[in-house]
Amino acid sequence: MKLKDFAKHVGLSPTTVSRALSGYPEVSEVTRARVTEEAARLGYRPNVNAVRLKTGRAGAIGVVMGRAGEFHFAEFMAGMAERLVAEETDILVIPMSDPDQDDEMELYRRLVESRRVDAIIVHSPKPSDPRISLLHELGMPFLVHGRSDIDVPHAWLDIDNEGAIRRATSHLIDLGHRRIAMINGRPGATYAIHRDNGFRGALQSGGIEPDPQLQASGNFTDELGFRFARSFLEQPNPPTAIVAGSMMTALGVYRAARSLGLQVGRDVSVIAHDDVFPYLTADNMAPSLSATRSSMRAAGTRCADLVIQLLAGRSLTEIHELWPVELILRESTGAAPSPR
Amino acid sequence: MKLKDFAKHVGLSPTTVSRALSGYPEVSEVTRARVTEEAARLGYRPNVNAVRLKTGRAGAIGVVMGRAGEFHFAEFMAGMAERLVAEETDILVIPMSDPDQDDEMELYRRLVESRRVDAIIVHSPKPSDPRISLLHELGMPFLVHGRSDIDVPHAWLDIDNEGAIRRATSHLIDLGHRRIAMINGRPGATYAIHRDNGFRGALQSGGIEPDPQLQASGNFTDELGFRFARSFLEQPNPPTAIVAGSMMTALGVYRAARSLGLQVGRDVSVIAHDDVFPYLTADNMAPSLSATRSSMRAAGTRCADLVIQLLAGRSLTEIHELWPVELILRESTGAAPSPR
DNA sequence: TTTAGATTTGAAAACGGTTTGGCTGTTTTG
DNA sequence: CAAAACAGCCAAACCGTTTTCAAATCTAAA
Repeated sequence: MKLKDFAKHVGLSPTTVSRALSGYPEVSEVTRARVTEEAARLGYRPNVNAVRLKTGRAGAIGVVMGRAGEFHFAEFMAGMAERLVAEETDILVIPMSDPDQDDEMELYRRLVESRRVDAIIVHSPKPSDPRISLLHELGMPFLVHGRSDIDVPHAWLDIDNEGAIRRATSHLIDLGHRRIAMINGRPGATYAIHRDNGFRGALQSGGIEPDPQLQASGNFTDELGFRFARSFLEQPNPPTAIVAGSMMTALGVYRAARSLGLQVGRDVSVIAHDDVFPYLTADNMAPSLSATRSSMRAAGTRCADLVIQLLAGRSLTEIHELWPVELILRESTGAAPSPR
Repeated sequence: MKLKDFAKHVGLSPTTVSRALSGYPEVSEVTRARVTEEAARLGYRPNVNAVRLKTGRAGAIGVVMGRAGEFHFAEFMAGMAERLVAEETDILVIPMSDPDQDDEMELYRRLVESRRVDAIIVHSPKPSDPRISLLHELGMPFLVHGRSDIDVPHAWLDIDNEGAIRRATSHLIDLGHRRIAMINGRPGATYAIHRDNGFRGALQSGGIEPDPQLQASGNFTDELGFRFARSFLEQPNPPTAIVAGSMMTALGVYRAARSLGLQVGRDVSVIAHDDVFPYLTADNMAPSLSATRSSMRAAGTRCADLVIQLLAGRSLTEIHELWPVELILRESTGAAPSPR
């Protein structure tokens, strides 16, 4: 059923029908009611491709999916979905073919030129991220999930990584820990830098000299959590506390501790960042894991919301949100063991 | 830059340009070469919405994302993306608003009517899944990831869940285990039934009476893995082996065993199904986890491939793939402890 | 040298909507 | 009471392609 046929059915012109359904004011309420009702009854739905062609709107917002198969990704998207289900907006997942830099720029460029999306969400930006300048140049609306120092106006939402890790580290110091290790995310991304700042800041406040031997970074995997924690704990002067970047990392850290006969929460304290997953919760780990917590899903929902506002014309420069992060203390943190 | 302008630039009619770029045979190779080259140079790309309107193709395949925030989902999509990046095809993620049944049907119906996707991938079907009959009725091409007994012709790809669990269970029986527990996925889905069949089949072959007290099912979370394993192991006559449905479940099972002072691989054997995640590997668990293994990512890639073939006109009835599942033995399985 | 046949090309008609501008009546205003 | 403002509706142009049908050109056969 197309507009023309449907219009004939209700005895109106296509113009009026279109306006009635799109909520334009030039049509009387009684007519609008009749039209919407008939549309539902006869099952008329405007052809989405025609609408998109005519209006120039794509009806979708794009998310570029990295190669790494991040487990965070699904949660973020689930969150976005929660908000977008109400809107007539889809989520378009764009696969990243190559980790190559030039190639990634080319991907974004093609995505913009193809006009398949109305906006793009950029994840894990770097302090000066070329994607941001590119999108700005190309005039494509976008929202950055994370932060960047780049000198280009842009909307963003981020969590307070620095504050979170600072508080976590400070708390460990308060518990008497002096040798504290940190497993960060892949170097380069702003969030990793912020976390590093928080870590170093707390150490400095506590009068502790940071030890490069106690810092490592890499993908958020169980594997790396284990390897790094092992290497820390096997040093001559091992740390008594470890700050881990993710739940998966924490799993590896726990495993490393166990493998060395150390008890988490007594021999070695652990705090990790928890993005809140339905399938793996900090509270359920043994011992339960102290964590800095911020819901990835909620971030997805809010990002979707902000993108919608952005597209509705809200000013770029107003859209900056910095979320606080909770620190939840559980059993994995305890007083530093007295040196033997 | 639109077609008209571009055509003027190359000194040809829009018709010829369109044909040249779409690979039609009626245009001479020398012209085609010139056109493609110029298109690249001037950066001309057909407006995707116009193409879609005209051709009726949506250029996207849809995946409905459940509420549960499955961690498998991201891997599957990453796999799809790997294949689809070459095609001019997007992945459209459709959020499921409500776990309500009627509502889900309505969602599919609207999705089809909106013509936003050329095909749909249906996950975790039930033996008689109403989504399948609906899509068939509506004439929307679709591929089922999983299996269904429904009497409607449809393309599918599935892994041999029954065989996998049968082998896993048989192996445990060969090791001398007689009390074997099983943690299955959410009841209802065909895969859960198949796994159950494999489990019961193996027990029967081994002359073992299945004990309802040793069977449980639910979402694949660490939490449930723990709870179920605890309840099994605390029974008066506890199992000496547990078959777990997923990696997350296995994490919970390990935790339960540890919490009871049992050593996995000696006091209690564990086999789980591993969908192969980059961030959590069976080999790295402690002790390393014996697993039935099948790559979710590979399944995603292949499903995308099959959908493309389906859309290219390959017959429904030819597209049935049943993938074998590896059984990889590691340290978490050992001979049944001799009764004390 | 025609002529039929095969290649290439182009003009114009879709595809299914939205939106501009104009056209009626009807109500308000000076 | 005439002029102006307004409400409600419609015809037609347009969005940027693909594709049908016809025409032009070239090649090979008669």
